[in-house]
Amino acid sequence: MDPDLLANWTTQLRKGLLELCVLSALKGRRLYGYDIVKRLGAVGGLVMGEGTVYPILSRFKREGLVETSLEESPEGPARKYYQLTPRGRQMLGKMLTVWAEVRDGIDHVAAELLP
Amino acid sequence: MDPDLLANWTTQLRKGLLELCVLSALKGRRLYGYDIVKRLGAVGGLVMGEGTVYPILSRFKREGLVETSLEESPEGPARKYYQLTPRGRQMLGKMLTVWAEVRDGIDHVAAELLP
DNA sequence: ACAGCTACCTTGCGTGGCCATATAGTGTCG
DNA sequence: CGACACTATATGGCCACGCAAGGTAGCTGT
Repeated sequence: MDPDLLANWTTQLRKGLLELCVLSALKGRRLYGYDIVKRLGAVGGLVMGEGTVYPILSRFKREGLVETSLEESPEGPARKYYQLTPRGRQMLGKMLTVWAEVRDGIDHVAAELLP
Repeated sequence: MDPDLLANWTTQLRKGLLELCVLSALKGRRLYGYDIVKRLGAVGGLVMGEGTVYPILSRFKREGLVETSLEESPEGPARKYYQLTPRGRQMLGKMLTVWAEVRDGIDHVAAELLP
């Protein structure tokens, strides 16, 4: 009940933010899905499973934000690398702007600065 | 399509955050729903309609995070004031901890500091 | 053969934000 | 008086996302 409440809220909190993370992680380089999971797992609060990442990447491709290329792996199945398209970079920029505004808004309210 | 994409993402981004806002706004004082809408409307990125605030407040009451008291208004229908319970204050504290961790994680990734 | 890691993908559920809508009290202007 | 606007609360329905669970498949070591 109490821990559940917080856990559920945390799940809601991550909506949208995880997309921003993945898009940010792809800035300036190409990565494959499994790798993204491992890398973000090292950052506090951003741990996510594969069942979360792959749908995000699929959406990005469908929306033209990323493009993919298959490559063989020395240790396992082929990897599907993702890289940003110009449209993806543009979207990332807009998202970062919105993020900065909202983040500062929250911190403003949390600092008890409301009228 | 492009503006829609960003608008939709923004909606997702706000999930959870608006709850945190409302709870924060109630710290140390009592407010009524309509007032919360007006106050948060002054903060960039946190504008929300009444159809968003009232469900949040209802959930908070159902979960025992706030308690309410009706009061007559000099200019309109009666106001329902909300104030935090001890449980609500505790929840707010935990949420702020999670928020700080996630916020810093995002900014860390956005600063291109991933391994 | 089996276990375990790498690597990809899909289905189904639960939840929250928000538009539209309903209800109602108060004040104002033509 | 009647229309409009503001204050104030509340609800139903749609949609998108996060995620646990499950499935497929390749490669390595015992």
